[in-house]
Amino acid sequence: MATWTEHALRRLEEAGYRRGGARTAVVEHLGTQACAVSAHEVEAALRASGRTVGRASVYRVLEQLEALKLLWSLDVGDGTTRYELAHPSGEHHHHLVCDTCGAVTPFEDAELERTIARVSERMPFTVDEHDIVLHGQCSSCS
Amino acid sequence: MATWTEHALRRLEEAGYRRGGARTAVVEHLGTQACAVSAHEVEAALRASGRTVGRASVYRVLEQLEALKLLWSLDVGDGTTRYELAHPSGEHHHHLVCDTCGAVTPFEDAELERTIARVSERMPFTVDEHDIVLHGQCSSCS
DNA sequence: GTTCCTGCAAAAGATTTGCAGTGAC
DNA sequence: GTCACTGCAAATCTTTTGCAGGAAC
Repeated sequence: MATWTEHALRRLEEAGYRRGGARTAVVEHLGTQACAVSAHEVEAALRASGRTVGRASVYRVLEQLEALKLLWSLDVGDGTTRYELAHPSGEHHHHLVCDTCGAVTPFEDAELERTIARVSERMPFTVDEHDIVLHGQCSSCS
Repeated sequence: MATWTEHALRRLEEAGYRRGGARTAVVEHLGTQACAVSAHEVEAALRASGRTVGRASVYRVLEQLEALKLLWSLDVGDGTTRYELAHPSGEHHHHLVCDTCGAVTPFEDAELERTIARVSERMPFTVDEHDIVLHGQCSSCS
């Protein structure tokens, strides 16, 4: 199985990037994430694991990965941008955000994907991506 | 016809707020908007119209209106929070964002609303609101 | 007169940029 | 050796907070 990390490192190389240590550390960390993470979370996790990477480098790597469509960015309304792995299979999920405790939970729904695809075709737009965020109260908070 | 402005001013009064000049100016301006606006845009528009309101007051009023569910906030990925009128009828729309020129275009789709309503019921969550943002290229940019 | 409302200035947070040194090729 | 990559510090931008004076009731 080709992991996201391997895929991303290959795409970076193809795009002409050199193989920098900070970038590799960020990509390897991202590959272990199941849901969207913020730049701050990436920085903190790397520092905690003993592989400190400068904040600016984290932001630069995230920006490069997004430009290569290896990550999608999304905003859940907490003032920070989160980044989510873009799997080459096209597989993706959306998010539930608890407005009381801030928990972000991923969900998938095939019916929703089909509807979004139909709606996208009706638009006078070339639609590349869609962000869907449901806000409410999670079961613990309601 | 009860305008959003009248509705909002009444709700603010019911909630115990006094009738401050800055707040009224912000509410009256918001009532003329057809799509989501940022705090900076509200501040600039008021200043341009000769009724300057302090930046902090704009943010405070937007926060109060959101708490009373007279506004919804949304984020289109440009680093600022935008606020959209919450009409008492429940009528609302979603957004197309051109990632090249930044244009934000509203759209409505009844099929999408029905699907979202069904999906929301399946969630282990009390869903109050949903944000849907389609990203892509507008007809001028593609 | 009391309590809320406002504007200003300062603070706080997230993200970006400038720059000099280090490392990849 | 050249040019990209990195980390640090400073700058920028959005949003929030502290505070003192003014306004609503």
